[in-house]
Amino acid sequence: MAVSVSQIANECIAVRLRLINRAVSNIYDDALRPFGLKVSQMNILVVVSLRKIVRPSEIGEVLQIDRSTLSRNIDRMKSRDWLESIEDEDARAQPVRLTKSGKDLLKEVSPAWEEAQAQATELMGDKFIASVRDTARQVSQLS
Amino acid sequence: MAVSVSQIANECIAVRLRLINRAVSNIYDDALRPFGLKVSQMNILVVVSLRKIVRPSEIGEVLQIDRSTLSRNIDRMKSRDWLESIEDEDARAQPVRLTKSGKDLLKEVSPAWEEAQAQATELMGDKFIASVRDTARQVSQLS
DNA sequence: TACCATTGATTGTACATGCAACCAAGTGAA
DNA sequence: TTCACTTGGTTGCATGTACAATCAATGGTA
Repeated sequence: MAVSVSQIANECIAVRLRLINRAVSNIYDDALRPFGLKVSQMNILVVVSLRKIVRPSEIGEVLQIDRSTLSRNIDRMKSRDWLESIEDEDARAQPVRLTKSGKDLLKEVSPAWEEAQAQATELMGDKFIASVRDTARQVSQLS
Repeated sequence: MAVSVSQIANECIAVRLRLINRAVSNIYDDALRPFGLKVSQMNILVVVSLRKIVRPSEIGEVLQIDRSTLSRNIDRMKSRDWLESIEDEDARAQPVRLTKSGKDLLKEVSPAWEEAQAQATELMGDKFIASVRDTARQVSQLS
């Protein structure tokens, strides 16, 4: 016996997770807008900052982003002078690192991030936050 | 004293939530691909199915989607003959409902949805699922 | 009635996302 | 050494996402 449409409506995790994701991303995007930065790109800055020098495919694995998506996001960030590519022994690889501007930007946005984090926490509650943190650790190698 | 970059890396909710969201959306998109349907559009089908006749702006409120985003998504779904617009006393409004094809599609994809839901549950664990459900109820009027 | 603010939706623009197909570099085995 | 396979990345395409600006219909008020 297949599930009913109302069961999909009432139980679908994807609908709910995507809804929450949009709400939360909007909070961060609003806070970061004065800096010309979106949360999607801040995510990448943060990973590069943690790893110092990192290949796009590693970023993709950590953040669960497709290689092709990342390729173009990194392009945009390079043209904004937040990232730069460096040489690798393997000529196929195009590892990146933060530029000075990229490092400065991350520092500058810290207060705005903190404000967004506080808003998100208030919106969703500590329990959800903790749950997200646990699950992310389970799904990814991020921190 | 502003937060440090490593604090952003280690605590940012948005990074983690977006990461999980991508992983989960991919599970559902994979399952729905044979039907030419993506989870983003299934979300809309489900809301329309629940409300029978509904204005785009109501859908947007429930799912936290911008009106302009929805406008184009609905266009695509109308050209696939899953939705149709109907008249309203208020000539500005463009309420939609499911077509027969739309209703049939929702029924057809039920088993695929069920499979995706099971995979997502296994990936993330029951605790997270429950947490997502609670939080969604808090943020939206969906179900 | 005339005007203005509000509301529902669309359009221009830019960016994010992923699949399929591709290219180039490296690797391993016959 | 050669050739098939793998791996890192890019490109074509379609869709999803949101902000700003706009348009059209409505509603309230002078």
